[in-house]
Amino acid sequence: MAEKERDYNFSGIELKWQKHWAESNAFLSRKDPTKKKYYVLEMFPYPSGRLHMGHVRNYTIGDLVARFMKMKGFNVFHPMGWDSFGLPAENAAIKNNIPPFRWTADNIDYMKNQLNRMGFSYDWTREAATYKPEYYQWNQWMFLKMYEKGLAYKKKAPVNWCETCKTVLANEQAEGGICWRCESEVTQKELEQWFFKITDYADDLLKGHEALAGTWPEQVLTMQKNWIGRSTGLRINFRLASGEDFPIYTTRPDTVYGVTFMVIAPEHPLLERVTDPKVKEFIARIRNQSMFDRMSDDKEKEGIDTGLKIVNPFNGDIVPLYVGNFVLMGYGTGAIMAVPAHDTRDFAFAKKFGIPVKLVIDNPKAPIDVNAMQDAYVDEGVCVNSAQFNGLPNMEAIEKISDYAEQQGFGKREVNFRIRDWLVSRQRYWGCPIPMVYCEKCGIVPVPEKDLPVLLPTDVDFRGDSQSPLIQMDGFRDTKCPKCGGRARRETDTMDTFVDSSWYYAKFTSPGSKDIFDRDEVGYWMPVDQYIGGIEHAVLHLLYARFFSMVMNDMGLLKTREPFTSLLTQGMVIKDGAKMSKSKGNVVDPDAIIEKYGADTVRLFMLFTAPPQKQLEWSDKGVEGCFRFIGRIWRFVNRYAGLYERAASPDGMDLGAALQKVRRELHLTIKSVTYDINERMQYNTAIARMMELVNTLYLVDEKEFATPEGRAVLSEVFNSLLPMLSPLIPHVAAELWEMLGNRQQLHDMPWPACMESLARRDEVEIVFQVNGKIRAKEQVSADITKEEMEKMARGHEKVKDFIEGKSVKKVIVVPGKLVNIVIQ
RNA sequence: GCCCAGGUGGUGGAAUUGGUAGACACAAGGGACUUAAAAUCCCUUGAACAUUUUGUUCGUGAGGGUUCAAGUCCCUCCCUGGGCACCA
Repeated sequence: MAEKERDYNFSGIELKWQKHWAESNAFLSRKDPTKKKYYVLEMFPYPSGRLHMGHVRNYTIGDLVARFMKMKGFNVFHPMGWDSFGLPAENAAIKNNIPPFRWTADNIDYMKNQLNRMGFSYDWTREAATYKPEYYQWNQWMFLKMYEKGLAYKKKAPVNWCETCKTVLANEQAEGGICWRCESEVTQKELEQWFFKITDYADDLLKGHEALAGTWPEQVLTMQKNWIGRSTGLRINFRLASGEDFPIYTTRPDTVYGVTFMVIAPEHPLLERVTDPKVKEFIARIRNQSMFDRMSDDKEKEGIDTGLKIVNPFNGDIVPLYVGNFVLMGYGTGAIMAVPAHDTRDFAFAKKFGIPVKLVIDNPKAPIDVNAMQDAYVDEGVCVNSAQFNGLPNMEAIEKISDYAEQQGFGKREVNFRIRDWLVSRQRYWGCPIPMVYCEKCGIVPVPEKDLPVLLPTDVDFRGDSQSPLIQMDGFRDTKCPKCGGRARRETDTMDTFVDSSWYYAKFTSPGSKDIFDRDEVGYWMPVDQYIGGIEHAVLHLLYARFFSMVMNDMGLLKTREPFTSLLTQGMVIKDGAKMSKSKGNVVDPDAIIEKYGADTVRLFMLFTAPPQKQLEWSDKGVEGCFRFIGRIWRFVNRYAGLYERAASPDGMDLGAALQKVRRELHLTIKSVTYDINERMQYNTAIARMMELVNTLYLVDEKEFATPEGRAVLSEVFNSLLPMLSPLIPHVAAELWEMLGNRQQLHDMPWPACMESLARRDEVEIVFQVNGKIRAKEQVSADITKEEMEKMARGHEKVKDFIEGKSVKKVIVVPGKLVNIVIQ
């Protein structure tokens, strides 16, 4: 039996199996309508140069799911690719004088090696990279289709401009006036830009949440819901003194009789007719403020009286019109009615400018004195000073007043959304060219489908300024009009890289297809069953991807509306309490750890140290602990390899107590590991259970395993434990499996089944309580009756000490758990 | 300010429906092996008090409550993390 143990040479083992898997096409997936498919996808990386620990964690979780589901009998699809357009490539090009194309391709090579070195089970035949023409031509194709449908359009609008990135940004990418990429403040610029009409899908995006409830983290759904920001209200036509319409939008029509002033956005076209120099100066100043300054919290509301008067159609009140820095041109009509008595912001503004306050909703329990008001009354109440609506509860008045306005013809119910159309133009080079042409005669002309792709030139010179080099490239920019053949100019803006990642999950099914997708492939594999990635994309990528999926569904390209059935958002990897970053100097390089401990140890650490949704604190000692556990498995299997008989089964054998216990522990382990991985996605406890099993195995006397019964139990242990370890630490598990003489590939083995009859303890420990306090414990047979339990408890010496001479009020018996005797 | 998640040993974290709090691991201490060390294997390890074993009391952010029984349910408060916050 005791051959000389081999050392655990992890790097040799890992490289051997990685090579083996690649050469045997082990993870190639083929569609098979007779099998149930399972599509696991992790958010594909930007090829920035090297993997970081966040990637490693994300992809380790994904690989565990993929390998596990495969063993559970699903036809698993697990692809990977590259989100390979974007600004860092350009910045690197400027800094180091490397063409973005070269830089990107080199990074992909390097990172692909890193992924393979981790042993991830990707089907590399489905690899797609967004910077390649065979990928981005379909971006352009989609752009044309969306243009045809009016979902892509160009308009002049105030947009977010990031001076550091030298480009415009979508609202989602400039939240709070801060650039998502470089965190500098964005400014507003009036520019003509391309947009996708995501607002057409605002209601769909919101309704789709119903289907995702339960399988997507609630937090993500809430964030999206807030971002979409649906509200219902009333559009009311106020009038200028001249009689012209002056429409506003409000969600509080019940307060319309309390309007004492109006406020208009500084960008509002009506202001062009204002001549007062003081007002003009104010408007100019506010327009130059960054959005960050304008919207910042502590900033006081600024405003100025335009001198214009507005008439309230409900009661004929004439009120002043102010310009205010807090009114947004992009929402509603760019103007609001202000009711200081019932809106905190309006109240503060009115106090600042000495505008009267008019009470129209009173508190029935404690009538309000307008002159004594310290703040707006925003709670529910009853209408006052509101003509025929007096006495109505204000919630009711919302409907009645809306009805009245609609009947009178000066109001209309309206639904408004906070979400804006998605600004997709970028004034950058390293992205997908927008397939549009500007003709002197014909205006905007789309590039005909047959002329796609519009190739992005790769021979670029960055020695100029930081502007996109495309603007200077005559060969790219100058073209002929597809319509009239006359002189024309290409669009030199490129697409937001979030366009690329909005449909890649579907493209993975058929990266080389003649059409955008191979119908059979995409129809079979989509949607993604399990998507895994960071929560930072909640209102960016995850919203855009849902939008694209819906558009593609409407176009008949996808059969389902939602792209990701289930979503897991993994927590960050941190060190010393902070996110790993170069500036903090707390980065741990995956390569170094793999070299020291091997990929299996890194994988195990990523899964064991914290549940996937939580953040994970890096710990060198923790890594060593995982390495030690693998060593324990390695030594145990090596020690007893000679006793292994593949087909041996302890079924029907008469096992002694020790072996019986091992077998029971094994089946209990299978049961909870399966539950933890399959149902709970709590991998740390699954690993803990296997550690317990290994601890139990170490305590068994060698002589026990040397018997025929022992050999059978041991073989059953190996036949179950190694498959269970395979999705976690696939290399060492495969090596041990092979060492035992098995010919079948471990990753192709079925997931072990738990024998329910064995996964049950025949002895349990019960506790005896007196007044809820534990006084004694006892081992009893698992099928003990309630009556026997009570009898034992009453008869137990320690219990007797406590109940002696007291009257027993009540006895609670929980079968198999406890007896609680309640005494006076 | 509003919404959500969380607060458990020296540390990361367990505890599936209210039923033995602290699984598993790290750290620490002890032992075996060794000339010695490393590695490995085994044991101890929430706190306090007492003790020969046994034991008693306290203990899941704080304070109340429900219950035979609360980390788990309810109320109030404190703290941490995340999201939203002029959207009319």
